[in-house]
Amino acid sequence: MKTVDLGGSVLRKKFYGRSPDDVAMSLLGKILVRKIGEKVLCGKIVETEAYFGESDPASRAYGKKFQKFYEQMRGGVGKSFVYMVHNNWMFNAVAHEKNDVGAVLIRGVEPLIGWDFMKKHRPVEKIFELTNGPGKLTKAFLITKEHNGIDITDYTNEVFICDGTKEVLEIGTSHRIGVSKDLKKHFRFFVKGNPFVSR
DNA sequence: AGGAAGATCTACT
DNA sequence: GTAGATCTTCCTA
Repeated sequence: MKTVDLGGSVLRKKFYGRSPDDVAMSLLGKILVRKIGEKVLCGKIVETEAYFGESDPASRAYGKKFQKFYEQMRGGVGKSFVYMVHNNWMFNAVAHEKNDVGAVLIRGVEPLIGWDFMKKHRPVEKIFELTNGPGKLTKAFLITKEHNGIDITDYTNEVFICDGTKEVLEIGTSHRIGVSKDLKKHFRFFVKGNPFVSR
């Protein structure tokens, strides 16, 4: 197996054992890594959203309507949580405090390594259209249901997240995208001015 | 079997 | 900027 210097170490379980909005903000600037055999794809996370449990109208776990999702969002932290909406896979990281329910949705990444490879799967004219949306980045990174429930704190897996850049980020917040009944607080976080942020 | 889904693309006002 | 058609899973009937 090839080794790649990612400029940081893989994020531990402890990182995900905090409230979802905390984790969502902390994930900005971190590196999403996808291994495909010999190939390695890396992207800097520039946009996230926090989702909570049964009391969050926007959450998949809302009112325990979808049992399967609820169980997974309540399960062990530091695992991936992938679900399909309108022919798009959404990549989440399970994150919450003990005995709580929640996850963080990755909405946008900035391609660092292997963007030529991503482009093969998503033929687009403008580079920033490659990964500036939750469904787009999963297509570019070839993330599917097969990667649901895997441990993203284990760097031998096909998908994981590691610590990355040390740069100072200017963080913006807003309401969550496309959500009609959103909560009062802002639960979307993004790197200001980054072109890979959706909208 | 039928519906709803927190996305995306395309085509407009 | 907004609006409508399209799409595949999972849920409830």
